Amino acid sequence: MSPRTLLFPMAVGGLGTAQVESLRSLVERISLAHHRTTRQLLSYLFRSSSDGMSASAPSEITRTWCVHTDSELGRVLIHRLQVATGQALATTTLARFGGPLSLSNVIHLKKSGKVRYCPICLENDLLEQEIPYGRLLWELRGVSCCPLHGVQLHSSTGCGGVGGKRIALQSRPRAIGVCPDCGSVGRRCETPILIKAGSVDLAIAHSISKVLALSEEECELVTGPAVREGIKAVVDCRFEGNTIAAARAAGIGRGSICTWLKKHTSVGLAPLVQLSIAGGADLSAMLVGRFVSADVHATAVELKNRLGRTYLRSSATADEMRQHLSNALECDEAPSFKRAASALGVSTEALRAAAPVLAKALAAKHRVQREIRSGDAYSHALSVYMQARSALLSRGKAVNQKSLQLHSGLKASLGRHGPRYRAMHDVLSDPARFELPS
DNA sequence: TTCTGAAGTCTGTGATACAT
DNA sequence: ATGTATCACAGACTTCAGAA
Repeated sequence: MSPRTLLFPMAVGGLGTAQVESLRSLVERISLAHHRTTRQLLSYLFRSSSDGMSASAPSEITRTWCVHTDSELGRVLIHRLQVATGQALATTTLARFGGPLSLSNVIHLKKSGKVRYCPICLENDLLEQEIPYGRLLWELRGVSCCPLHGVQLHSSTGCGGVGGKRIALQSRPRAIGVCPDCGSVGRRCETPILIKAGSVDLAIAHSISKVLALSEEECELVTGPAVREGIKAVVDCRFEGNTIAAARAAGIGRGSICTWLKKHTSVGLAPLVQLSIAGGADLSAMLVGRFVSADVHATAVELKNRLGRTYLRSSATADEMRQHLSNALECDEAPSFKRAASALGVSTEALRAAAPVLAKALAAKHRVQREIRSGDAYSHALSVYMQARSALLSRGKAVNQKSLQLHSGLKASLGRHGPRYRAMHDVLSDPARFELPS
């Protein structure tokens, strides 16, 4: 008899292939299968554990939580989900490459609610399984097409169903293969236009997908020295050992290649893809220290546009920075210090160093204005929730988070303890404080 | 000795990752 | 939405090596 597990073990889609399912998608599908929201599943997994790993429960997989990199939260989640489902999930994220490879800036951050997918993959999934799954590849930066079908990934534009009934907010399904608005499995309510992918986009997608297909045993060969060996092999074989030529062809800084080869730091995935394609080399072989020729071509500009960083060295002088801060201070709506810095294109450190007193004054002014705004939002929410509470009580209805929000029409973000949340909490916990004497 | 181009090093920036 | 900490990366600066 197989050992019992906390959750149904759901098979990871495309395991061992370039089409491997992402951890995010798996969490969503497991939640759906257990008739729970992802929020409920996460709070259950993070509640208490005797595994010695500490992590405070995240309320949901947020837009900024890079669940597929080797972040602490990601590691805890994958460990507990492996225990709970009894299956190996290491290949559902990029964390297995953490160490030799830098995993920052590798995830394609989606705008809230928007997802990217290959319409043909989704269609094919429906022939084999109940709910289509999301590929890890689709969530990576620089990947804009499906290497399997050669079409551009479709960015969801929302439910395309007309006139149909929308699912209530609190019971909307959250899975990449299901429309959250109308519940259409395979997102058949949308009519994506299939666009043939260009050769450079295809080369990038192919290159990264081969890396995702590496088995756990092959991943163990991806070490710091092996990656450096691979980089050196490409520079030697394709650019006669000339780092300047290699950097120029790949559209990356020459200093980067020097740093990779001389210092034992981890290397970003995106610039490695750039170098491998520029050198006509197989990236997955490069990661294990070998040079294997690949039939790929792209110019430095094409690579830089798709994978490179937009880096601009600021030319602002100290005087300009001081003037900029003075102007910002005189504004009625003072910007945050960080925003003031980015508006001028300088770092916060540089701006603070140029005018420490002005910097402090701006930060203080912005803080005061923010507190006033936050206070206003709290008072408004308090009065709205108190009105909703008395209306509910007069009808003999229960007063709780859900009914207060539904009746007042004012939604409070439960994940963030903002002014609305605090107002709702205060109304529920101690309403007598805010009741007017009759 | 001077020039030139390549290689090595340093420093500030961009982009997270996470907390508040 | 904003603040803070972090670190790879871009490009400026410096050093080195070989040729004239």
